[in-house]
Amino acid sequence: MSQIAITVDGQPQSVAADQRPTHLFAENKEIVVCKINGVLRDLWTDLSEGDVVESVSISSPEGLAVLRHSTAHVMAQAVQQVFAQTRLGIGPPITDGFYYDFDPQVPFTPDDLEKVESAMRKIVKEGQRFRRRVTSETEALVELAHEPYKCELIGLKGPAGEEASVEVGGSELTIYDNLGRDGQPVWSDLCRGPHLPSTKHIPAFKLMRTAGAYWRGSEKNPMLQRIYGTAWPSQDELNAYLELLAEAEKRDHRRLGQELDLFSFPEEIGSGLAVFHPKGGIIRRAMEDYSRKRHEDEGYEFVYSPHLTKAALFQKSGHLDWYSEGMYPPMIMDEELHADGTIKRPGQQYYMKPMNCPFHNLIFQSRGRSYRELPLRLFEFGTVYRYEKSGVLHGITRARGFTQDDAHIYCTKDQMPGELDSLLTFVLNLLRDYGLEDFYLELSTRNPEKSVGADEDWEEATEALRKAALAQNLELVLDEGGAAFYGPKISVQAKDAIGRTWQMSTIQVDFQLPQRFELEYAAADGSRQRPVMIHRALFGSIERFFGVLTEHYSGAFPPWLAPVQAIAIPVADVYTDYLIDVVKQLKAAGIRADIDASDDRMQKKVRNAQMQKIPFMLIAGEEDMKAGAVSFRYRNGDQKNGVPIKDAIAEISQAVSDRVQV
RNA sequence: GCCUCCUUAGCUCAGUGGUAGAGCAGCUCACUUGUAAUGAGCAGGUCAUCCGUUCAAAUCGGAUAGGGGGCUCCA
Repeated sequence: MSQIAITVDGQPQSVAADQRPTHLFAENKEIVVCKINGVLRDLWTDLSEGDVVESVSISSPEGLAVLRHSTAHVMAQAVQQVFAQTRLGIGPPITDGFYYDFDPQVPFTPDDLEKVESAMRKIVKEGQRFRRRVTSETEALVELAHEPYKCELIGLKGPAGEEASVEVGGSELTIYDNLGRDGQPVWSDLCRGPHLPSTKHIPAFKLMRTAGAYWRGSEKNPMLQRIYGTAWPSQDELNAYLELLAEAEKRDHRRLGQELDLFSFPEEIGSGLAVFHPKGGIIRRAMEDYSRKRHEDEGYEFVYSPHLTKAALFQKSGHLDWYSEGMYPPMIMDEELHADGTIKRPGQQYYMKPMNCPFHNLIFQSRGRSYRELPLRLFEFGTVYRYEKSGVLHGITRARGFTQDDAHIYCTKDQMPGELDSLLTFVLNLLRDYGLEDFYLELSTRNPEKSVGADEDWEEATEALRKAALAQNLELVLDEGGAAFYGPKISVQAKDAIGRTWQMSTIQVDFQLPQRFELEYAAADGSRQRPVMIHRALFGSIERFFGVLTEHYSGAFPPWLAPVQAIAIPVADVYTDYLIDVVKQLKAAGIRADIDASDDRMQKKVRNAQMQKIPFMLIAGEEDMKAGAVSFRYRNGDQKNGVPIKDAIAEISQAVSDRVQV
């Protein structure tokens, strides 16, 4: 047997020519795939002289993707075993798992998932080898004649891997065969690979749910049935993932909104339209009050605008042309009809506002503006209504009526970079005050085919945004071509307590509206100039931010936001009067305090307060009363006994004014 | 909007063709115990709504409304 010289994980080696990576890494079961000359390949790939081979562990991002992709294959094989007439769509790995789209004869039921899962376990146990086979377009079309969706993909495989996906793309068309114990193919799928060496390298997986999904992601296409699954390098990691999902469910703002009596969606009002209950109202007002104060300090001026407007305003802004399907339909007022039903006098159309900017532009325009007034920063808690498609509504984070903390900044071109820079700093600091700490930024740039405005304006604004972003020393992700047609934007992405990312604030430069509204100011030389307009929202929507904070804190709001900051619990009835007096003192100090004077046992009251996630419990019995003190129980179960009333008030007040979490 | 699942007491849920059940919450009474559930009793539902099938419907079928999970969308 001849020898070839190769490099394995940086070490030069001479190996027999029939050796494959699977042999090189045979001792390490963690190695499930490899890179040959920088390209991710199967461990069964033939090696040639001079190849540089790098091992890829199942726990690396690339290894995980291969694991999940291979598990998707196993699922597809199992589905076709259980439901023979099912046609295949696509099945890529995704974050934390995979999916595969199918066109079954009848949609899957939860029972079906169990059947598929047990068929999968058999396949995994059998240890079927994944074998890569190069084919041609013609051959593949014959072989896969019974898989119409696969044939469509083959047809889409343009030159040089255009439309590349996990199925097709790259220079070759390949099919992966799953080989049974006897080495004969038992199942095949059009696929680019690579894959695990065999199905027994799948340590832990679970099918999660079924869902509908449009073929190739377009609502014009037929809807397929998608099965989502997850796969992990070990059972422990799978369990940890399932626990994370359970934790996320526990902190779901819709559930907590109910449990903590914060808000609800009465059916009588309509989908996506929330009412805030007193406790939710306290949180919301605390959020708003603080935001107001900070905006005031930052030089914003507060304005108000109506919820309704005549159609002309949104015609002028262009919203009726582009977004009318996202708006509530018009109300027609003062129309007069003839007896035969024909129109005698046409009525006026009024719309609920889906955004506030046109109103702010009218305020800008209400009189002549001088450069001395700029930057002019107009702020409003503006409630808007958008007719979101029924399927997208999600609690309070995606609703049909919501309130934006909306501001528009009108400034000169020269002022724009400085304004963007200070704005971004302001935004991030304010988010930090609300308890979010972990951010990255996303810069959305121009899509040349869908945009208006001069190239140099875009260039200038994009650079100003980029500079402002870089100055924050945060990770900056480029969203190429992701800008709205009217200008580039930066969005702030925040990670919550369990690592989920939420898009929070946006800062957007607009070249379109100042033009459509013909906004002008008088410059120092007396000429008339068009201002630059910056849209920005910190919370995006107050309701949405409320929902995000609820999930971030899991309902255990920091004292400054908590609806009830302290609750007094007497050990027995006879100490109630003493605590009523303590609560009076707390209230006098501006603390939202209450007493639980019900018939319940003290232990029950502690439990209730704990479930309401009240930050401070103040307990008093004989000892405390004699000493003029109270005993703290904190949310984490810790206690501090015999605290003089004055000290207790000071401690709570301090926690509130510092806006710390406890 | 599309696919799919769901809707029973204030909340969480049992109940798959023979005219409704539990726990918690609520109310009443008794009890008063130092850090996560005291006990007893009472009350509470035209089984989301409407239409149909059936001798008989919470249960089967359809429509509507609301909700969950996805897809598409998010100015």
